[in-house]
Amino acid sequence: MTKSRTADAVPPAPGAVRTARARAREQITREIKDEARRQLATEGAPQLSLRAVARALGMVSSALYRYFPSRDDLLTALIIDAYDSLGESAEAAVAAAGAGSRARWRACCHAVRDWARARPHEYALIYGSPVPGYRAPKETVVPATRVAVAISGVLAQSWAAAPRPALAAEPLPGHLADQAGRVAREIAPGVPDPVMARGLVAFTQLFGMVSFELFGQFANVLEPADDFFAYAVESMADFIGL
Amino acid sequence: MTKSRTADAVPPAPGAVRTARARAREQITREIKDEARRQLATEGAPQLSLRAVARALGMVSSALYRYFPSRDDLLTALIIDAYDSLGESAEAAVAAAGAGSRARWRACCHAVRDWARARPHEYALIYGSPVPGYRAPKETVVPATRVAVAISGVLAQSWAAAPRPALAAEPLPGHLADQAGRVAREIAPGVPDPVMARGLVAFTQLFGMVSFELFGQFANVLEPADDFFAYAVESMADFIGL
DNA sequence: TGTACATCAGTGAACGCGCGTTCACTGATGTAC
DNA sequence: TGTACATCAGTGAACGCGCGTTCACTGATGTAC
Repeated sequence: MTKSRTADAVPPAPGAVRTARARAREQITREIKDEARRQLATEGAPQLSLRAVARALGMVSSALYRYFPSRDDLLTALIIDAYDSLGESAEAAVAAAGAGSRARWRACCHAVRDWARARPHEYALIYGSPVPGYRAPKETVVPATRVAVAISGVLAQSWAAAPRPALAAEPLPGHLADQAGRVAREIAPGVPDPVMARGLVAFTQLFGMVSFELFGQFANVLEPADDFFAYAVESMADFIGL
Repeated sequence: MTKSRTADAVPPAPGAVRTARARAREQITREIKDEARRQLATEGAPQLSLRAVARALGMVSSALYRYFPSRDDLLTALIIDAYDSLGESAEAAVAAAGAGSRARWRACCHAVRDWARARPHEYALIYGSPVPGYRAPKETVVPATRVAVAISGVLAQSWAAAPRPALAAEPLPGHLADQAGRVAREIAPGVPDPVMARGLVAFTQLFGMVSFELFGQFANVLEPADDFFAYAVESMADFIGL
């Protein structure tokens, strides 16, 4: 488990031995987050209530403050966990997909969708409307980029294996070349700006579709959305030159 | 103004004369919605509070029940207004854009983005994560489709003027042909299924980008997003064959 | 191994606040004759 | 045109509920010697 500053600020156990107290603390921290996730499903993030979580666990509400210094810190922990869990799914799917770039892209997209459908409220927590009054701290930034990094890796690998000069030559408007260039330099080395720009389009397309599906915008039109999703994923693969 | 069943259930004034009472009612209904929209911006939809709205208007909270039978009905009115306002912007942009399909598509996309950036919280209300515990009633369905209808109109016009047999011949997976066909029959007559499917991809792309921008997913990467947005809009225009 | 002290988890009461909704009421506006 | 009655907007108190956070406290666990 990632050591979250807010929840697990435990004095490092001397040696490898974990005291009973430390193990109990870890487990209860996990139980609090699990219960909070459960409540996310019925109440939504803005109404997530410390008191209700405590009640469900048979604790008194003030006891939670031994684990999370405030409601926002609990939210932060849930957000980081969600990003990490989604990121892990995407990375695992890419790793398991074999060598072809298109297969990897496809696997990554479907992993994102599957993850989101299995945990719609965690998805909403990280890709829905921002929770009013909550400001995400810096710790969330890195976990938030894992899917983008996974996709960029696929793009970089694809480009290295089979560059397409025609795509690389396309002009980009205004600041977009700079912006795409900065992204490429950081997480997709070797990928030309225009190809990176296309990758960013595909990236927003992916999450746009998942959000539409989960937030009910496809109701009665594209439901079930499986075939539409698969189709768009292939179209985007063409678009980014895989 | 659209006659909203919940708020304006006023006995039809005999003749064309509007009584002072009816005019006052209309104005106060409007003031309530305006104040509620203002609070949306600072609190977000889930925490929108009747009491706070009443307080801001110098009324007692129970007085609001003369205008909206419940909090959810106020929310519904705001949602319908938002869809209508966005739809109107899109329609107006298309109408003002001249004859070319590509120009119309472009105008429509930018109108959607501009509207959303000007009213981020109303956008979140209709395209963000669903408000927990709120179920949208049937009255919201028709206003919700206006942008889709506007875009479909552009697609139909474009196809009628310059059909592209190559696009029309593309295969679609599974149920997608049926689903796209049903949409085309309703709002884009004459447009072949594969072209409609592409239109649906472009449609999700549009809202995916706007959501990403407004919900902060582009932070520090694609900000300002103007050039990226413009680029994606042109790419999508190519994709749907405008 | 045994004891003294420090650390920590959890309790229960309290603070100060907010919410949606109902209800009996007053007084002004509108309508029918 | 004037009067009697019905309709309606807005009041103020109340119901029953929820929330995050603080604080002094008890008793169990862990640590140093």
